Amino acid sequence: MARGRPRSFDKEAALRTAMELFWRRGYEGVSVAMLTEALGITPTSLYAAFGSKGELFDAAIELYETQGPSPTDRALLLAGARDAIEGLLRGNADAYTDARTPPGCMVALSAMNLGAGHEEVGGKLAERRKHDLSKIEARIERGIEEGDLPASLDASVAGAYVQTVLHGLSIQSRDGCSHDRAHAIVDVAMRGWDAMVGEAEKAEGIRH
Amino acid sequence: MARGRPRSFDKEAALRTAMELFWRRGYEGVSVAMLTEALGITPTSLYAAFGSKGELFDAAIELYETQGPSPTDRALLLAGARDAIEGLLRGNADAYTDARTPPGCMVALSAMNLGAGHEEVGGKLAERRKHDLSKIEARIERGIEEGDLPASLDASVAGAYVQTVLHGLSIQSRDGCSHDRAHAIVDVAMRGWDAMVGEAEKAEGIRH
DNA sequence: TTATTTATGTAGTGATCGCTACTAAAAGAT
DNA sequence: ATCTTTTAGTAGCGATCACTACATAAATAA
Repeated sequence: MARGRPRSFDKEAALRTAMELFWRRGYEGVSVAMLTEALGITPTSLYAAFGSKGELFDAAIELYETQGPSPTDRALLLAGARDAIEGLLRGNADAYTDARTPPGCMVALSAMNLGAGHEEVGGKLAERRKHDLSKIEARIERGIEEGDLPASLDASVAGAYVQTVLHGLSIQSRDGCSHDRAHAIVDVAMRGWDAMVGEAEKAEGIRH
Repeated sequence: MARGRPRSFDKEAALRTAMELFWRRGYEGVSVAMLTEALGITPTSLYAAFGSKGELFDAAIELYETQGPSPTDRALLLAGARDAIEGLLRGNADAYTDARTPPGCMVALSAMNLGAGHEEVGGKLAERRKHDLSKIEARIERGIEEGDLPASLDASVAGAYVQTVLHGLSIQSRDGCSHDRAHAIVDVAMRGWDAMVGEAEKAEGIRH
């Protein structure tokens, strides 16, 4: 079946290396020359294997959100809305400050400022952030439906708060925040969550 | 005294325009060609007036932090630590979502990912963020000294939490978060603050 | 072997990057 | 007027950008 010369490098390993580069330096912070040097291949091979820099970045994002650290989906499946949210924050805090990978979230940080002609790259990541937010909101709404959270809770605001903390943790991690410090911040953030939920419950006259 | 041909453009206005560009698109997202076109001047004039792209960016950051929106310093001078922190968050939330200026914080967003050879630009902004954090911490410590906040409160963690929310709000603003939504997020964040302070007070056996 | 197919390395594409000689223009000083 | 000084515009610097034509190498298929 297979004809012709086979590829001489590991495409998956190369993609993982490229993901780390984009993660650490951002889309425009990584040049094709940097990629070819880091991957140990020539531009021709890179373009043959991945199409273009943009497509390689897309693939890297895809890898980041699937095979990469996805504490988000795992946490949101937890039973109990509070545990899900806390797991979300702590799981991501762990990932952001993991010394084995670049600090912070790739989706949040790798395309924050772009030159002319590359706006669509940032737009795609903004879409992903919006999608992530909707997943958090959906989990909160599920918690409301299951009686886990008060019905008067504004899932949209609550979700935005959680994502705000996540994005803030990304920048803190970039600035050298330690694992323990990140979790201390989550401690405070969860107190905000509990107070928000408690206030909504009290407004409904519900005692837990 | 003044001899020679005078400058034909308003340097301060040009700097303000450059600041907006850098603010919106980031350091590497703005080229000298974009600057000269937006400012209506030639490269020669730009370099004569500002030195280099890097120095122009430095001047833009300086303008951003002084003449620009500095709700931070204003809020931190407020009497009462809680009001100072809430004013800090709300003032910046206002600024981040002000439609007349680019969304989010320039110091937090404009140099998050940089190409090779421009790392020092990002380093300078990281230093500024660290400095901002120390100002917040100092205000919290002052609150402790004045009996405004419990002595057992960890000013370092509390400050990091506040800055985390600020940075998160910057990205939310980039993603189109409205003024009201930002303040709703601050509402929750302040509940976290109050719970954190309240817990520290309770641990000390202090009743308010 | 020979033919075919695919991947690779070399070298270089036009475009843009930040930046700068060089020259012309426009002001004050005399 | 002329000289001097400072700015502004033209044109282009070398370097790098993302990307690719071209020829070669290495595999399978016949």
